[in-house]
Amino acid sequence: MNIKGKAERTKQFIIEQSAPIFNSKGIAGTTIDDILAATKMAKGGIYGNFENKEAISIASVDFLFGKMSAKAYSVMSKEKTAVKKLFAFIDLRENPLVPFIEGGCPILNFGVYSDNTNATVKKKVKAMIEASMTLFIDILKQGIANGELSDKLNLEEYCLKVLVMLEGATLISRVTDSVKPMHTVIKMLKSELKAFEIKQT
Amino acid sequence: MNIKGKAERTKQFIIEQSAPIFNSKGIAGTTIDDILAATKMAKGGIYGNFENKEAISIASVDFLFGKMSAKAYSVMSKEKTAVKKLFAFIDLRENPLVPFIEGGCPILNFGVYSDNTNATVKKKVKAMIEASMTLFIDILKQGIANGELSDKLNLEEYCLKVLVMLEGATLISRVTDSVKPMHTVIKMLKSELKAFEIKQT
DNA sequence: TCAAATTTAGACTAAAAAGTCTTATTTAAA
DNA sequence: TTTAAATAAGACTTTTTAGTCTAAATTTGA
Repeated sequence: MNIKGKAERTKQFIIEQSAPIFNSKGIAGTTIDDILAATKMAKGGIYGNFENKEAISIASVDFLFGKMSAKAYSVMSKEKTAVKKLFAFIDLRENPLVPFIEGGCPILNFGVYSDNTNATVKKKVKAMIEASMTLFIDILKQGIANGELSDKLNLEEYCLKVLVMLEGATLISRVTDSVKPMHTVIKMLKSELKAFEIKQT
Repeated sequence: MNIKGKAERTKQFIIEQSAPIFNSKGIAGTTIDDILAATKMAKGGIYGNFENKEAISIASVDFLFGKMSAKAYSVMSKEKTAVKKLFAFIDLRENPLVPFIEGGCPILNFGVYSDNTNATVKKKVKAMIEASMTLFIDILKQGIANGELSDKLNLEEYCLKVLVMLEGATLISRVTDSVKPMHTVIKMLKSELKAFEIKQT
């Protein structure tokens, strides 16, 4: 009857409920009982749809990165200039204490959770990092090409700076329970890029 | 006979062996069996010295932060100028793939491991972050006071930048298995501070 | 050196977590 | 609707992990 079939929808439901738990508590720290509680399902329902806990964790990571990308794409495509697009992305991280994704940035979380322990997830984090860098660089390249930004800007270095500062500030803000580090970092990142903006006549 | 007594030495030994495991695999991901294997001791030896796993994890966190501080102090006190002191600290992070502490920076690791799940450890990470910031600021203040650095330098902002960029670059370098992000970040941090150096006559 | 006190080994128990399986229920195609 | 196939419930089993306890070994002060 339905376009997707019950199984597909249940699977998606389990992932949506599990992903924030894995993101918050880590893969080792999340139990099947946590997932049962969140989904209000029984063991049979979970294991009928996933082979084991690992499979749920992997699907959850994919789901979270997909959600992140979709949101980034959504806010950026609303803007017209390269600078505004990048700032829209940065502003998504504005409050790490009330994150867009429950548990906070999955790059930071799963980057740490997976390092030394989980090659599969680590690869996915790596791919997400590389995709983000490429996205930033392409946007700023466009900005330089159309005369919005000075070609004096070191693209790769600035984009790396954006990434490392946002992740670092997310960590510091979360641990210290204060939005101030993130706000300061965002201010610095924005003013640095603005210095390369070319006044339109 | 010995200055410290057997129990104290054994306790220290257990901590030294356990700390890198907690740092690498996380608190939830580390088992008592991991600790037995690392120490080659039996249950009785462990539980005779620690009440439970949590106590070992807390002692391990203290140990790692102590080790970090001691190393930082050691390399910094060898230098005479403020800039050289800060650069000596930064250089400790030069290769995140072969870290000074097995498992990598405990601020990053335990910051993520403890967030949402472990208030005790989170507090310790917070204290470590605040101590690092204070240390950086005091050193650069000194540099400004003795005419080594321009008072145009925004101390708090630059020191926050050092912290967030080192943590962010540690994450990115580890996940992507490349020292390049860290090297680029260190280059940027150093050149930024050098711009505020006052040429000595 | 020797005896009391401390410390450790390791078998054992307890608890928590993962995963299985049968039965019941729900779904969806005819 | 009806019914075969798909899905889910939940009791049960297995495995993993944490923690206890007693006897043996080691340490340490006199």
